[in-house]
Amino acid sequence: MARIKEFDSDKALESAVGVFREHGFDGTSTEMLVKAMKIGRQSLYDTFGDKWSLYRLAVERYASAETEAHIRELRSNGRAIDGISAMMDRVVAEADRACLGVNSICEFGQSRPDLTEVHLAADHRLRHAARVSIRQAQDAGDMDRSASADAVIDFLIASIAGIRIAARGGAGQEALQSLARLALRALMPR
Amino acid sequence: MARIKEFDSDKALESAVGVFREHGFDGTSTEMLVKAMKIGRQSLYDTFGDKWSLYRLAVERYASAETEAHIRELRSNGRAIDGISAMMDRVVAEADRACLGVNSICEFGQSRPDLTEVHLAADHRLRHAARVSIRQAQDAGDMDRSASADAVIDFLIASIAGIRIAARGGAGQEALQSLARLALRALMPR
DNA sequence: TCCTTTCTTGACTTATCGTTCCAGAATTGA
DNA sequence: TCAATTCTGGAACGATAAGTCAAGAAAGGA
Repeated sequence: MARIKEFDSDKALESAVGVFREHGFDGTSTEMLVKAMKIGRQSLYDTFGDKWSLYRLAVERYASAETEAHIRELRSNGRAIDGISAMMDRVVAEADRACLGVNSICEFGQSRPDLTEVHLAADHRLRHAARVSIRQAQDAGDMDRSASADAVIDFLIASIAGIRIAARGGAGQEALQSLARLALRALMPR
Repeated sequence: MARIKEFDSDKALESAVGVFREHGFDGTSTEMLVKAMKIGRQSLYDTFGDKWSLYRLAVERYASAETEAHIRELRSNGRAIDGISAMMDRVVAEADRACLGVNSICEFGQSRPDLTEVHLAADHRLRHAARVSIRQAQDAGDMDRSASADAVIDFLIASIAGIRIAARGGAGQEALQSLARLALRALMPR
């Protein structure tokens, strides 16, 4: 019938993620996107709609990949507590690049319902997986039982955000490792 | 000699802080600033220079006030640990409004040295005051000694950032209180 | 009172933004 | 080969941005 797409739309989206996570929505121009994604302006609009749609899609893609990575680490070890620790370690190791999730929440807060929806969906997936790990860790006696599983999840997510902000503010790997260690310390049995 | 300024430049700056902390630098137009600050466009440029200078000044003002507030709480109680707890409580109580410090770091990372300088100065002041409180709390047996004072400060600052991100993401007061409680738990002696 | 200075107001300039339009090249199926 | 489709690149559009200019109003000092 017709000509086939010449560019890999997945790779292009990945490149868009890279630009958005570093510069945010307002800080990113379509010119930057076209350059980074290596596609024509028209292809961008034809394939992804307008800038906001592309951004939302990028956040969705990023959140999805990030959630998967978290869950993978959670399940990487026999002992649940080791999985939780591994999740934090990965966050520390990859904290040199900005987090699109944190950036997006900072930039827009609750002002864009369609964006909030994206965040909530990813949050829900992570919560579900983490709750299992936390219960396991508690049952194994590796984690304190005085805080509810939900409170622990909230704390882990907030700690991850804190680590990422610290990294964006210039903290080095050792400092970030120390943050992760202290966060886990709050959850240890006593 | 000549006519005197009709507007209060301090109040105007305060209004600018209010706009910037909610919308960030790129998300704020000079039109929004002029409206919020209730001054003429020319007065804005005459008094504060360009938009970036105003932003830097706003961040400086905000960081300074915020640092003072933290220190005030730290010293509000006889027991150092209670001061630390009070500092976290205030953060939770005021988390409904966005933090210009966190937003600024999210938006620009380390890409603007003059901005980084502002952050570092405030960070330094807070660090100095917090170190004293932490040593006191440790000496009083109210805080674990296994982490260095600097590590504890890093952790407290990261926890504050985490709480603020959580709030911006939609978390309620109870959830934020739980975050603060868990963070302090990491520092308790065992 | 008048002069000097500086604030205020709003129109103006210039640049850049997101977005669309257009023409030509490329590629597939018939 | 032809027709249909869609990619590419650049030009163009309207809107909005930051920042400047110019004229008048207001206030203090002589």
